[in-house]
Amino acid sequence: MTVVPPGPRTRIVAAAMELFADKGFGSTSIADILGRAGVNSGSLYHVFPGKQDLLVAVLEAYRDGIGPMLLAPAWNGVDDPVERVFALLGRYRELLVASDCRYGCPIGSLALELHEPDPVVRERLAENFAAWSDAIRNCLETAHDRFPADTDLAALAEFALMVMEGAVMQARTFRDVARFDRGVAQLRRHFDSLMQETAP
Amino acid sequence: MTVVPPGPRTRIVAAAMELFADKGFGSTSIADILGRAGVNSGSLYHVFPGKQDLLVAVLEAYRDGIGPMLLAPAWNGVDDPVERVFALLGRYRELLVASDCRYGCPIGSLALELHEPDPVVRERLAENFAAWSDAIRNCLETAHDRFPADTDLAALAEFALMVMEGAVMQARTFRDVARFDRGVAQLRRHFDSLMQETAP
DNA sequence: GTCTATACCCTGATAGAC
DNA sequence: GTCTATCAGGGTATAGAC
Repeated sequence: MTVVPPGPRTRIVAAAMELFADKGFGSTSIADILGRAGVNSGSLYHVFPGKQDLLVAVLEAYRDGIGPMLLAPAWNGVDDPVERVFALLGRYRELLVASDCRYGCPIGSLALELHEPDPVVRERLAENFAAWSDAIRNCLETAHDRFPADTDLAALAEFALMVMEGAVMQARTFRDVARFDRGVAQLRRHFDSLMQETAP
Repeated sequence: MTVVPPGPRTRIVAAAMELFADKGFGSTSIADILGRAGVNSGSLYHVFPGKQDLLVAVLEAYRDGIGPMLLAPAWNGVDDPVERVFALLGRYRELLVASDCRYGCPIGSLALELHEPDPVVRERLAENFAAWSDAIRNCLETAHDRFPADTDLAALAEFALMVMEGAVMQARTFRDVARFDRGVAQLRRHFDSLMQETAP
């Protein structure tokens, strides 16, 4: 296990992740990124041909970080697969609370900010969403016997993602976590009613 | 009933509505708006002090148009209040299909694009969401006897909005209406399971 | 690979005649 | 109220020495 000091590329991507999440892609200037990364223009353009290539690298970093950076902490100590769904939503609640309801899902925000994304960018956005809902689908399949046999577990996982994104958007716009909580409560009720049908 | 040719202000707001929806706020330049509205810089700045004031006007136009421009056509010929919820979602489906899944809710897109909105802007965004979910809540209250007495109909209306926004985001990112349809199907199931509890 | 300096363009906004 | 011309600033990206 060797620890090396992060090279310029790593620092640039890390800075861009933070800034794109905080201000969005269009409102983040290259100068902002250079400043935060402590790097000069020449180094950045040596590694990335242009700003969009940096965006692609950021989206790949998010995608690859979903497991270790998002799911692992959210699921620490939570074994029940269905509870893991709501533990993940609970993580977003924490992020909302910690930010006074200014938090926005970085991927969701980029997905709506970029109206005509390059195919490469759109593909990376989709990969992020797919990784998220696939992880939830895996949970649901582990608990498949609690749902009616004909339940579309992939669709249910996608639904959880939709509700999360919609709930974060609403909580953020109204600066009110209660909106998020009410959305999650509806989702919980939906899950319960599905599982009810196979209760012993 | 008098019809007057639209003045500059009207043309400017109309042009800005279209462009903000198509490209977003940040990616729309004043020059874009002037070009589409057929107006010169002097006229625009005579009416609006700055770009953000124009954004506020656009958000107010959307808010005031929700009834006549969105709900009225969606609900034409649909009398059942619960079906009206899904008729409205059906309208978004049409917009997705007509745009090859490039459609995005203009308000949702702005809500996520603008990371640190001025309080006035945030308030107008919230008013738009509130007008949407209030209209749905009214439908649900008209049909309140089909739901268990303790059902939080306002929360259910907010939930419909969250699902719509999440479903449009996903359908758009994956360029696939089927994602939208699966989300709506889950919502329908949720409604059905709630109404089941009070079936005769 | 990294530095500084800068080219070149487009942005929002203004000035002042009409 | 509307026109044209323009300002000042910041944007991405590049050039070329080191």
